[in-house]
Amino acid sequence: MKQKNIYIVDDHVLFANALSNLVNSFPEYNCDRIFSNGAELVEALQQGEKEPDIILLDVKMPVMDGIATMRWLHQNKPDLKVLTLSMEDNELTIIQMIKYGAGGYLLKDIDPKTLKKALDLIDEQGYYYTDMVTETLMRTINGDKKQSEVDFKDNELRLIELACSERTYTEIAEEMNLSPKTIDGYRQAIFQKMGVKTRVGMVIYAIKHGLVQI
Amino acid sequence: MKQKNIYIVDDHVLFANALSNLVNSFPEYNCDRIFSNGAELVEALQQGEKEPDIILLDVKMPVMDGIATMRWLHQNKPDLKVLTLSMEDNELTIIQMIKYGAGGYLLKDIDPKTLKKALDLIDEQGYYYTDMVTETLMRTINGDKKQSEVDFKDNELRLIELACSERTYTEIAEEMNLSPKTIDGYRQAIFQKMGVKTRVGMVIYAIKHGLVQI
DNA sequence: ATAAAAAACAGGAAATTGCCCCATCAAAAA
DNA sequence: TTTTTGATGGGGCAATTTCCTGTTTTTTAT
Repeated sequence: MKQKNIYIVDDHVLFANALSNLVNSFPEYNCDRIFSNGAELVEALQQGEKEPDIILLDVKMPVMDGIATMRWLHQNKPDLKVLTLSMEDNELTIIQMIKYGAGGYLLKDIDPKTLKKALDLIDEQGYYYTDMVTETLMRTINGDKKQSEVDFKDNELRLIELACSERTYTEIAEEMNLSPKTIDGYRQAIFQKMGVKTRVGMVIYAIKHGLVQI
Repeated sequence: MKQKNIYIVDDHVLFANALSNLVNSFPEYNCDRIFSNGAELVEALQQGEKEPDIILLDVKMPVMDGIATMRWLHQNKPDLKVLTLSMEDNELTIIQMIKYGAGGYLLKDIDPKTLKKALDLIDEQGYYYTDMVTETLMRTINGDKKQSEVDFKDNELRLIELACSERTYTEIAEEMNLSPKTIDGYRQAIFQKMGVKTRVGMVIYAIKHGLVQI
């Protein structure tokens, strides 16, 4: 029997390691590597490292969060199977993740049996949608939800996340290795898309729409 | 060699199980039982069940959360050694937990080695305080005596609420029929109490602590 | 290879925020 | 009564944010 390789992407080292142990306790699966954020995963894949059979991707992470990572994977490695893991059942996040090709969206409070089942099904058929996810999708399709049709670019999302802190824009620019003036340009674009006039407005919009987790 | 028994209290089944696996991977420790909230633990202890050597207690749980559980343990089983686990380094939570006799406060993103070390030290000397905890305690002591009870005055709460919007402070002053300078005074007091440096910091603190609904 | 589009960057200026130290006045405490 | 405290308001100033106007560089498409 050939084992399936699993990558875990999660900034909570303890959880990631523990999850890795759990995965390895299933004889059919083997957790190869743990990444503490999306950027590390992306870098590894770009270096041409061996690709896993399934990725377990945390939604909330620093540096490059789950949504940004999922978007990158969708564009660059559309065939990779990904199970996203989250603490909360944030409707917008679910929709975005599925839209970007995630094969499933699990809450972190599922039990090991369900995880096993999800791994099995995603391996076989490429997806495993819980009732929660299908319900959300149904509601969305039936149009009763005000899906924010705005979508932000990776850099914009990154700025939004960093702006939800006490950093100044100059500090954010340093962190993103860009000129403060570029950041200012992103900021204006974001304000425009969100329809806000101040940084506080941006922060509240971001939190309301699940663009950042606090 | 006699193994030390560990109880885990966490509502995230996946995390709890994974953590349990991790603990069991240390030869010196053995995780006996997992409880999904504080109430279950309390009930078990009241029934006279065997007491563990160390409890790993999650802070954020439904039914009976970590703080409530810690308080009960402090009153009823003061000798039990407890390590609290949390996602965030919330200053107030840290203080309360330590006040109620928690032997340590770990973020969930620590690595397994640190967990092992924490277990060892808490077993030996009854406590393991990270730099984060000691720093917080220092700040609290050096700050002022009633720091543990951060309560905001009505006017401050009103300002906090109005500040969670795109209003300028001048507009807020008009809305509250006060001078902008008075508002500025409130703002400084709020910053002090919250330990923040910017309005964005205030907004995020307010949302995190449920001071405003968004 | 070249034109078009985008991303990155800049100068300048007004508005807002954040941070000092200080004044007044009334109520409470000593 | 005297002192202290707290709420209110002020002047001034530096840092930051916000909003314009652009130019240069890189990517993309034809």
